[in-house]
Amino acid sequence: MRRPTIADIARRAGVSKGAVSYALNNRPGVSPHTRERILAIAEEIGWRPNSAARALSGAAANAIGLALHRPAKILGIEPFFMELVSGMEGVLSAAGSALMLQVVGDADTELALYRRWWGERRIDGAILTDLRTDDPRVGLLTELALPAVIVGGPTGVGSLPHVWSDEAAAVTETVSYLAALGHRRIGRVAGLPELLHTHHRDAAFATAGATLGVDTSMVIWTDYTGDEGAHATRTMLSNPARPTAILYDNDIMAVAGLSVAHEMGLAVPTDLSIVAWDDSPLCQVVRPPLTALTRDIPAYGARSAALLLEVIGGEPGAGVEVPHPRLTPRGTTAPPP
Amino acid sequence: MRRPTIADIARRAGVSKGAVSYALNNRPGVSPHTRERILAIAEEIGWRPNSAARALSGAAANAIGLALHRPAKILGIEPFFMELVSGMEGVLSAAGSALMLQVVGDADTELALYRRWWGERRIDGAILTDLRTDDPRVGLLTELALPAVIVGGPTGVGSLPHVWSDEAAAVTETVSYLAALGHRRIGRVAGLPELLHTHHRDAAFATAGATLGVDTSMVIWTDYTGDEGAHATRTMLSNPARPTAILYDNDIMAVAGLSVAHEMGLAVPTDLSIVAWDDSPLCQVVRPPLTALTRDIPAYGARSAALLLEVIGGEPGAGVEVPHPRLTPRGTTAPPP
DNA sequence: CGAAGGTACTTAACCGGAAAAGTACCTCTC
DNA sequence: GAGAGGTACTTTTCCGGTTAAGTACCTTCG
Repeated sequence: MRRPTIADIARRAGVSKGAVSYALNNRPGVSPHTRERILAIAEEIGWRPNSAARALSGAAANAIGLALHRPAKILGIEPFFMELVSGMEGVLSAAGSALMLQVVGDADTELALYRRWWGERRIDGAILTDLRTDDPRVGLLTELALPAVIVGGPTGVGSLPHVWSDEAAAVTETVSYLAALGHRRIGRVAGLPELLHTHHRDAAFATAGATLGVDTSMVIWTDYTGDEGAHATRTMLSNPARPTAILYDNDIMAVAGLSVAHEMGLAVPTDLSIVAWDDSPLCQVVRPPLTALTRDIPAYGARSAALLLEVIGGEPGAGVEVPHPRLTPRGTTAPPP
Repeated sequence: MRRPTIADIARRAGVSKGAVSYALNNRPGVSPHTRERILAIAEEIGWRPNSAARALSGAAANAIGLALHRPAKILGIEPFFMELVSGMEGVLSAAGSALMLQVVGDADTELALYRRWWGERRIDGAILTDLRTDDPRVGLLTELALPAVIVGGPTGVGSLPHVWSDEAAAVTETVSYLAALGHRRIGRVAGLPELLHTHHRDAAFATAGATLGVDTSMVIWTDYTGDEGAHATRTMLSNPARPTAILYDNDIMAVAGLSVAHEMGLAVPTDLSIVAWDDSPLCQVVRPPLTALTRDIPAYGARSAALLLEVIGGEPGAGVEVPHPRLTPRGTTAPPP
């Protein structure tokens, strides 16, 4: 089955290719009557614009790029990315834009990928996640003048637009709550130390501890897997000066930590309080249900995609703040023994 | 920054566009010396082929399409799709192909999307998941002559190549194991009833029950969410003739079921055995760790992507069977009380 | 020595749209 | 009734590659 082109429409309608192009793009230069006839024929023969031809004439690629630099095993279980993607999808598909997704193994591959996508004019813009310190992607995308939005910030974003939430406030809120319950030693099982948002949380955690007179010195960094979360929990709970509450950087690790507590004979929340960062359905499915820092991740993705579309559309694009995660107390937080 | 084109290279090298094209595509017609010089210049100025221009000249789009017709809330927590995607990615990125991902809300949108991708020449092929009875996608893709691979089968696939595993064998293996432990009434919390693989599992479940003299009549269909899994479990366990073992169609629901058992005062596995379909890290993170049907989902995705690339390359493409899920006994299966 | 054949190119057409520039005809206005 | 201005087109060029067809030069061989 051959794909119909505007030449086919022009032949049928007895007009020129140019007239068809004007009619199909809703631009002046054709009479309403002719326009209608052309649209009817296009509809009838099932014409679709060839994206390659459009792109060649300088039009948009109608796709945006997302490179995920995380090990595949984490992507499979971290609900964050899928929720982010599904939120982005809602906005993008409404705008007729597709999402180019590629998992990359290392930072250099990711840089090369952006160069390629840009050179090949495959995407109109990119979304960056997992910002790192001195992230070379910021410089590259700025240099290429490829529209980009960072999911994260507000530091380290250069002059790129970004969508961020005040994670420090969420950390402070959580530590204050635990301190109010009476906890005096709070541990933290953190994510990848090279990620900027881990630094933000680290700093806020230390500051909140100092401010409230709570020991927040016990921090272990992990790769977000349940395995490392379990291991970190075991390490903390084996310490004679073990924490009475632990804040986890994702819910997978919090669930793993919950299991370790059981395994070590500690009752949750009587002996140990647990707070998860990110509140996927997983949190409500385990017993006791996890106290969690809730944020609307699909909305976060949607806002990022919308901002990127604005930037692609030529608007300046600034930093956008979305509500910070709120503590949702459930069954894993209580006063310490 | 302007993207360099072959015209730029030609100007620098003092040759024609045609010569540059031959050199860059490793085709005869240029001397080794000139070819080398052209390649060096291309490298130096960072030239990348404009995919739109290539596609316009009939070349491949170097992208394959995946439309996911599932509610966003499920995609966020179902590890299956992310694992499948990450497996596909490995093969695709090695072949220089990108993945176009779009979440669709209903079947008609999905059909329209394939038409659009095809008409716009955006993709070289598509991967279909979640095959349904009399699935209209099979007919459409066949009609459009768009290379496609179905993840699923072996029935209902028409003449399309497909990658499948013998799910019936996995069901039989599980029911036999539970029967051998002494269970005489086994429930099943199934997935979406309109999916073909749900039918396959349903049929195998009924047959295995009949063969082994086990009551397998209690089946409840759900949408794969933890909520519905919990609800189905509550319904089953409230029945005076409650099952002593339950097989779940995904691990999210199995975890939810585990919680419901606790909540209803039933010990697992003493009072109730639980088996999860699909073995994400989640299964090993809960207490007790879940007995699960393990399959290598990334490998499944990789095989599908590889098959699609073969079909795009012009090979005939047949049905490919991958190993069926194997039972991994852990802490949630034991003889009945 | 001249025709045949090969090499290493160049030229030009083509893919399918977008859009600038050109044209024919009609209407309005002074 | 002539010039200005607008409408509804057509013609042409362009985007950046690929590729068929053409050409200039060199080698080889009867």
